[in-house]
Amino acid sequence: MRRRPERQTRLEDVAKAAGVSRSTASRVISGSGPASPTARERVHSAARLLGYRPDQAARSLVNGSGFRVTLAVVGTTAQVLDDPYVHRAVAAAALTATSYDVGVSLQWVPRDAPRLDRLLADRTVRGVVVLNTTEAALRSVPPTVRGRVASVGIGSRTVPSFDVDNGGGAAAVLRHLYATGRRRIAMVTGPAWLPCAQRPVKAYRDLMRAAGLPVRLVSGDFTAAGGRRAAGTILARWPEVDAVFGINDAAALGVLAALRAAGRQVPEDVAVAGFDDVEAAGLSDPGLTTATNPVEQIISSAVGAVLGETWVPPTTVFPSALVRRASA
Amino acid sequence: MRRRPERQTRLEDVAKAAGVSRSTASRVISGSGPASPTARERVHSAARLLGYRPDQAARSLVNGSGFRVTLAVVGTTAQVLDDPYVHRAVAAAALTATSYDVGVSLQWVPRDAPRLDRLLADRTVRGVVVLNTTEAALRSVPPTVRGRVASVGIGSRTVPSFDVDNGGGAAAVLRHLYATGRRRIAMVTGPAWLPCAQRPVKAYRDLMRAAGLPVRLVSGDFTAAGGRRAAGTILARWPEVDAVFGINDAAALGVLAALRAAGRQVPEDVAVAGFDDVEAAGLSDPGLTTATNPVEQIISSAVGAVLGETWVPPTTVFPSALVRRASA
DNA sequence: CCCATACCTGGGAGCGCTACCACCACAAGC
DNA sequence: GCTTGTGGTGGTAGCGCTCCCAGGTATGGG
Repeated sequence: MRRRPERQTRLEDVAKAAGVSRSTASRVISGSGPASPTARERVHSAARLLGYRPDQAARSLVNGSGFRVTLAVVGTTAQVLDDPYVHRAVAAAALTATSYDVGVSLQWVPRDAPRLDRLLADRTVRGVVVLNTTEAALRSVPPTVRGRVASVGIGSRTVPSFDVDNGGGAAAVLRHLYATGRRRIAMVTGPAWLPCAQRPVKAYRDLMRAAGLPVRLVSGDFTAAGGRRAAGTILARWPEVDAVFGINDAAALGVLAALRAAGRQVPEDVAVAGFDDVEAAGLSDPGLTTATNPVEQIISSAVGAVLGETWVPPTTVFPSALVRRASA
Repeated sequence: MRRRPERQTRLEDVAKAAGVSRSTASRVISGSGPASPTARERVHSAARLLGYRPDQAARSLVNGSGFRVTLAVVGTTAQVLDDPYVHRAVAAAALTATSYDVGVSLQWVPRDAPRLDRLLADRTVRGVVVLNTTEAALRSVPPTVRGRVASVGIGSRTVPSFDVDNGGGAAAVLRHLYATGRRRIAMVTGPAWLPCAQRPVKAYRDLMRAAGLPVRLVSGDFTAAGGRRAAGTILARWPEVDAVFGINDAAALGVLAALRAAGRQVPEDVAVAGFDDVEAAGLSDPGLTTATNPVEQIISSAVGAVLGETWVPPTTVFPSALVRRASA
């Protein structure tokens, strides 16, 4: 009488059915050692017959490393819920991981407690990709496990990092606004603590200074709701604006909606442009002028890097290209 | 000389530092047994001092159950990448899981190989929430583990299921179109194999029949791109159409963009309505009339159910309410 | 013919943790 | 006084898997 009649088939069952030892079965299943063709074949067919699935927990325990990568998204609740860019990143991570045959975990990390070391304590995760973090948080990662971490959205010297050239992309958008005659250009920023939100602001400041134009900055939070509020502030403070650059498409789409609600014509009265080229940017009316952000490529590079599957230079910056639509 | 000088602190280290046995330390840390106040205090402070983190792999191994829930998204690549509804579901799962102090895994499951049993073989996962699946796939789940599975988007009798009343919501939208004088109403459907995509279609057929109106169905795939294509088909086949109901907002927004591109005025010439009430529906011009889909509630109920934290009736249907905006 | 060099195999230990059980002290009851 | 508890404790046995190593059987050379 067995104590637990309904248990998962384990390696020992397979070995017994195949008439070999656990060791041999293990070698065949994990493909990590010699085994005769006959043994190989018998183990495989026994495993198939019994519907054997290796227990990942046990494997992780003995290997000291797991079969999952964690995508850690740092930010506020609203931003995680509402930014389409985050969505693309998450979806890209899921698809990339599936193609590498590993799992993905998603972890929301509140902005004020970026405990990255905690994520790595779990030996069932092989690597962590951090979205939107700070250099300080990355430095909290123990040096021994830095090879298992990659960051997206910050050019870090601490861990391999992958990012779009959002300074360059922002500059391209702003030059376009200037080239089409806009001179009273406002910008909606993102969370100030985020490096990837600082570079476009710097690009904006630099270009305004170079052109001898006044700076009109309003803070946002990467969300459409934030963009709406920012547009209200802009119209109140600088009713003369003839262009608004949103730090991301979500913000820009919020601005677009708010301007429309306020009776401004886009692009006739005010031009609007964003960044990221999310799908919604192509669906709005007018279509949103923006700059590309190859998230899928970025995420898949980062996942490949933490898995150690692909060699990567310590810092990779992907180019961003202007996408002209009707809004600017 | 230790063989691995840099290893994670384990329970034994904590026990030694606290001057108690592993057993006592384990009881204190996991809070699953008696321990004297002094022992409790000494173990806790030792753990804090040494930065102890329980190894989840080992815990899963011995407990036979893990600390994560998996959100399995069934669908095509395009749908996973582009449907904002999926994004909301994923984000909701991440936030809910964080609040229960468990992890979330994300698993993309190709439509043609819904191997749900495989997901459950991993004992590091405590439960699985399946998004958009079929009754057949759910029946492939072994009865012994059905308590660890919940489904979203299908009223299943096999496992606990959580869904919005999309039949009722669709009917509300369609009645609104009818009430505002529309009579030549077309509908863009979703993937036909999906139960949650069948109910709105049934609602549409029923209402059209009851009103003695002709049925105009075009198939889509839950994406904006699919909605665009469908709108093209509709205009070619039934140029007289005066309303289009998209099975979800993504499709409806695609329709909206395509109609605009074709020179039709919305809502003057053609009314457009969707379903889900995603954020983008409030940002489009005109705002998209739609019906609510409380994904966050649905997902958090489903996660609670697979964790066994909340008791739930076998099938829960959340109400859907009409949201009137300018498009219809 | 015997020994060397492969290749293959199975036993055993152990990854870090918790469940179980036996044990000890001490208190309360007859 | 002895028994019957009771709360606290530590040893031990695994969970399922992979590694290491000793031992085995075929094949080659001397």
